[in-house]
Amino acid sequence: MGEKSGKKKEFIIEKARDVFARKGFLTVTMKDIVEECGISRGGLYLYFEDTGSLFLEVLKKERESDSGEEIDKAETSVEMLSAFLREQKKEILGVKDSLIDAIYEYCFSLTRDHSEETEKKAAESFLAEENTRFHMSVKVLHSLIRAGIREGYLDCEKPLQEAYNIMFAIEGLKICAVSIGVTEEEVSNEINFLFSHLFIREDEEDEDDG
Amino acid sequence: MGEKSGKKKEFIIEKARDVFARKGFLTVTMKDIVEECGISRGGLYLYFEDTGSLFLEVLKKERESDSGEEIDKAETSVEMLSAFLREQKKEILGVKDSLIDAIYEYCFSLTRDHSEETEKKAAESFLAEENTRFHMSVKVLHSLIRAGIREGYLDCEKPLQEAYNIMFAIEGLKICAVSIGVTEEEVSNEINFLFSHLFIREDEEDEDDG
Amino acid sequence: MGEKSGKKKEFIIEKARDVFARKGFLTVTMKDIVEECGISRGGLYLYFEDTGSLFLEVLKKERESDSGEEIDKAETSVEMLSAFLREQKKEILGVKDSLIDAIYEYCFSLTRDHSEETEKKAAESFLAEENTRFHMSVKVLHSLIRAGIREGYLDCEKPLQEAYNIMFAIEGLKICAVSIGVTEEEVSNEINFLFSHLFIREDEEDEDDG
Amino acid sequence: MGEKSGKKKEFIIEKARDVFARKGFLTVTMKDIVEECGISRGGLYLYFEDTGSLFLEVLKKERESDSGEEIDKAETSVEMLSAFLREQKKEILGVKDSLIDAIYEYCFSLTRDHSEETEKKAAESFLAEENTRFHMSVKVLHSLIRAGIREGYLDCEKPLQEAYNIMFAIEGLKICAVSIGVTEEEVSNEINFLFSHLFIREDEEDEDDG
DNA sequence: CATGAATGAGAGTTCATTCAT
DNA sequence: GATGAATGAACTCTCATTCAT
Repeated sequence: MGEKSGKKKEFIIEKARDVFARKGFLTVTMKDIVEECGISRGGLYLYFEDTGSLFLEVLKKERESDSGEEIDKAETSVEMLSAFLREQKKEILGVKDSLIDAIYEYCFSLTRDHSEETEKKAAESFLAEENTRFHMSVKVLHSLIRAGIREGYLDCEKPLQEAYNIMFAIEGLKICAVSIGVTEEEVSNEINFLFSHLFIREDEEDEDDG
Repeated sequence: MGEKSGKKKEFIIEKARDVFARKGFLTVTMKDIVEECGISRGGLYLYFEDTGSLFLEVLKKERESDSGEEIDKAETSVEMLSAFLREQKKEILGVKDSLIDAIYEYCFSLTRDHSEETEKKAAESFLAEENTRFHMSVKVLHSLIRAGIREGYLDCEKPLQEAYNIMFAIEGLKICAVSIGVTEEEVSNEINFLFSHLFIREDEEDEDDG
Repeated sequence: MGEKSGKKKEFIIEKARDVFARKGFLTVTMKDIVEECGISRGGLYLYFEDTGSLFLEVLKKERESDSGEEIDKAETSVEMLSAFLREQKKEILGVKDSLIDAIYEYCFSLTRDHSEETEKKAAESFLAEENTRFHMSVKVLHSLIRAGIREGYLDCEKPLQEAYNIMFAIEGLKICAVSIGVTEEEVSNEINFLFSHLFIREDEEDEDDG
Repeated sequence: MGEKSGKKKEFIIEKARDVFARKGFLTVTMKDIVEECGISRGGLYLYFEDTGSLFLEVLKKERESDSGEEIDKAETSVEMLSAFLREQKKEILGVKDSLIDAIYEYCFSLTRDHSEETEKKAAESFLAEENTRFHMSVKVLHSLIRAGIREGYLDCEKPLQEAYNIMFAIEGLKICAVSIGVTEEEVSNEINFLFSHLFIREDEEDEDDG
């Protein structure tokens, strides 16, 4: 596999991203990629053996560029929490051009038939990684909440469970966004709820919530 | 289209359910169904023109049999709430043999290329229905929570937002269950959290949460 | 083959005629007929074993009803000639709803692969019949022309050849009508030419013909 | 679409010609072509998307090679006329291995169901072209006849109508040749008749014509 | 490296034909 | 007679994958 001309490989990865964003994962064919890239059929095989391995690289690159800059700029734990949620909200609302559904489809494909042992291993490893990513986020959230509590801004009894709840709710928003659809208002309300929830009772506003 | 022998149609729907549960939606072929049913190639077309229409009927049947019996047995609003959450938990934990991922894949397929206008209409209508189902659940939860408050068992400031949160979290649990995986403990904890959350503060226990 | 309920057979033949008029012969399927008739698939086979045998009966019936009434009414040979040509003209102009192209397609199909000896015989016999029909027309025309000459109305040196020419030209008009198309004017001019041609020289007009 | 290796494309066109000559147009399948060519199933689609587009190219090539050489060699208009008719005669008699019936079937197919607008356009355009070819021939014949008259060899009152008559008769001969069949004698007689017809009366012989 | 022609497996789909009822 | 469900053959078309250049 030509590690030499990384240029072309990068090019393919970029183009492929658009295809995956448009078509998801399962229905994307090597032909789709070839056509999007304007390269030869055989040429693609010099770099990627199938859509699965290509998708992995697309995802890797995607995540490298998702730097979470805003969060880095935050200074207090509450600001970081807020930045994290804002970023998630942005992601959820910008779901149309994202790889979210492609990722789900890829996950689904991994949990199914694997003729070869190698494939099975790769599948397990990817899912384990994704699982870790999720739990890392929970962990970070947990830390932030506890820090917020320590600093006197937040107040909650089960910070870990709150962290989990935030992550599950975000996952829920995402999957809704790419399936049945969510309105911007619904996203805002939920994100705000998740956030405001953590504050000490005296902060509570008397909003009309039905 | 043989509308008469509902027997065979039912048979196909049942067999097809297994295929969809096993392979999701996008990669299922008419041939898969034919082989699962042990019928002839052309025979299937007597009943269903494509996997999409077959899937819709599978789903319809699936939901008819999901009667929500437990909820019906509940007497107080809190019991109903509890029953609802228990049912969701059961569903999430039994995700392996469910149609959940197939449904997601079907939704994804609908949000993409539709050559014909008819298809587009059908797609929109299905997604609208699913959306309605979601919001109906929110509405029911909202009512239950308010009833619980009125009856003095529950206490929460934003019942509607709580209802939304429960639904998003459940969706999150589901998608996690079929993608990166969740442990039974994680599901239990989250479901319990969603429930206990609604109770009046004095009930709060001093659990160790991290 | 049920010769009993001739009623139903007639019904099928009538409906089938429309199908052949619309689709020609080669692309018509037994299914097309079944659908046009609104009868059962198996039912059709009780009366006709394939589209070929059905077409033969359609054609037979069609020709029985084409009685050539006008010609019968004519008294002199010249009137009969004129009536014959008028009828042909009408047929050529009304080609859209006719079986003409179906007949050609049927002829073509007969001149090709016949797996069974029986088929081959049937094919030869049909073509021989059609051939006879053509030559009968030539013969009749020939007689009329000679009669016209005898009666002093017409004048031509090679009446048989004229008769052939008329028939070939008519066939040419027909095939043009169903393939590349002909205007009403072209048909009129040609038919008139074929007719006026036969008259004695003194009758000739000084039309502008380019 | 491999536009490069015109070699293979030519090869396919040549082989396909034989298939169309043998089977006509309507019943020819892509599979027939594939088998005749001895290439792979998918291979054919690299060059032609369906039998229609392939047939168009077969026809194009066929007509390019029909150079009308004899006519070019002729010096006087009467010689050209004679050469034209001889060529037509040859064509009519050699009808077994020709594309004539395939062309008719193709025309028929064009005058029927077109699901897509593009197809409809293509159909209209082809038929218009064929129509033009016919009228071009009429025009050429008309010119030749007038020239023959001017030069004193021919004598006829309606040269345009004579030209039309020749063309319709030739079309008639052709369609008869591929359907009910014509004998060589019938063709000779008709062609001679069409030709001799145009000569001045004094030339007329006292042939026995019935 | 890169190309793209070529292959062949496989899915979709349609119908002629049969046969139990 | 009549039905229409069922079968299976045949065709269309698409792609993953290879390989000679």
